[in-house]
Amino acid sequence: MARTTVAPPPGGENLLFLTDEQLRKGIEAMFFAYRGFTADPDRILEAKGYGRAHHRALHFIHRDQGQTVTNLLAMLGVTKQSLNRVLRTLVEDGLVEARVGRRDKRERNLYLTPEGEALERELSEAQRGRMRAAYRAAGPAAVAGFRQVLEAMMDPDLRRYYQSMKDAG
Amino acid sequence: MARTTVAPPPGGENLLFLTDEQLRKGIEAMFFAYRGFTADPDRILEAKGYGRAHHRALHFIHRDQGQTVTNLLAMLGVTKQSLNRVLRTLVEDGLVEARVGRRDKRERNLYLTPEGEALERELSEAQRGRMRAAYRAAGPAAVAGFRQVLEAMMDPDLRRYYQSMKDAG
DNA sequence: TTGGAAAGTCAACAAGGCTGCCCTAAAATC
DNA sequence: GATTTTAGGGCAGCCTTGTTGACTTTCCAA
Repeated sequence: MARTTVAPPPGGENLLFLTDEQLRKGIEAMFFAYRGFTADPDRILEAKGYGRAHHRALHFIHRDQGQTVTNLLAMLGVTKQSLNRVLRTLVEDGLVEARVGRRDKRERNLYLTPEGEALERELSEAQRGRMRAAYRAAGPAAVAGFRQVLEAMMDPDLRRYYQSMKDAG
Repeated sequence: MARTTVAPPPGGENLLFLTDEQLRKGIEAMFFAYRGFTADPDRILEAKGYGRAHHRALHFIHRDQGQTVTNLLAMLGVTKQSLNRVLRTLVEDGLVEARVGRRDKRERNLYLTPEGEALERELSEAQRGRMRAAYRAAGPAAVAGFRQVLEAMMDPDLRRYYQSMKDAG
């Protein structure tokens, strides 16, 4: 873990992109980019009295309509109560519908109402707008690399979730 | 903003990487990757009773020793009180030293003590470890694309900060 | 049929954002 | 030299969103 501190790379390959300095740049890039990534939806959410947690819930319910609370928990990586509070306000406000499971009545299947769909779309469009601009500016090859690195950075469990959604399109 | 919903791209170029579906994948990739990105430092921090806010402060003080509180505020994008709370505990715990400015005595110049350097290094090494693994798995070309897209995603002000640090290396 | 596991709800607490107001000291400006 | 602006600290109090732990309801299997 401290092998890449000095410059000249071993072997015949160019490993300069693995220096600690390069890695620190990558860390800062992630930090600043994530701020930008969330900035636009945050503004919309604030105006409506919601937070990032609501956005995340809407996103994943939209992504996989009818899914259960437990499944959502696994994707979001938060505790039940954290999600529950957010979910309750969304249900109260008529953005999300929680139907009792048909087979297993312990389960709640989550759906977006038309109003929920509308807000999800608004948030998503704002976020996609920035993403699209970044993608366009960087070009398709850069985008492929971007996706590759992000994927490699995920925890294995999350990577599986991510990849399973990849094809569910 | 709703022009890329349908498949066939205009013009002669392949713009399939700009479909809403691709953009949504990118959004999810950011979300899951950021979780991985913070996971390792978070574990260390929790064991020591600190949070992500402390990590961010340590990182940027290390990055630019002797910088002022105001400068740090601009980088972190939080309010004075938010930062002050964090900074106070770090000073009390002997991780950060706040020296009165030489020229302008209103300013406080922030430095890491040896203990502060040690914790910063521990956190940074954990985070770099994951970053290094991801970089290695994806390869130098992907890393270049990764950095390009992230940079394009930042708010202009933050991008300037980011780029100014690029060379200060 | 009963006892454990799973799904979900709720209460209570903590971290870390935020605002607003007030204060000191120093610098800059008039 | 007096006034205004700037850098920073401190405090009260708010909100969101994380946490744990106790509690139903439901299901399933021994």
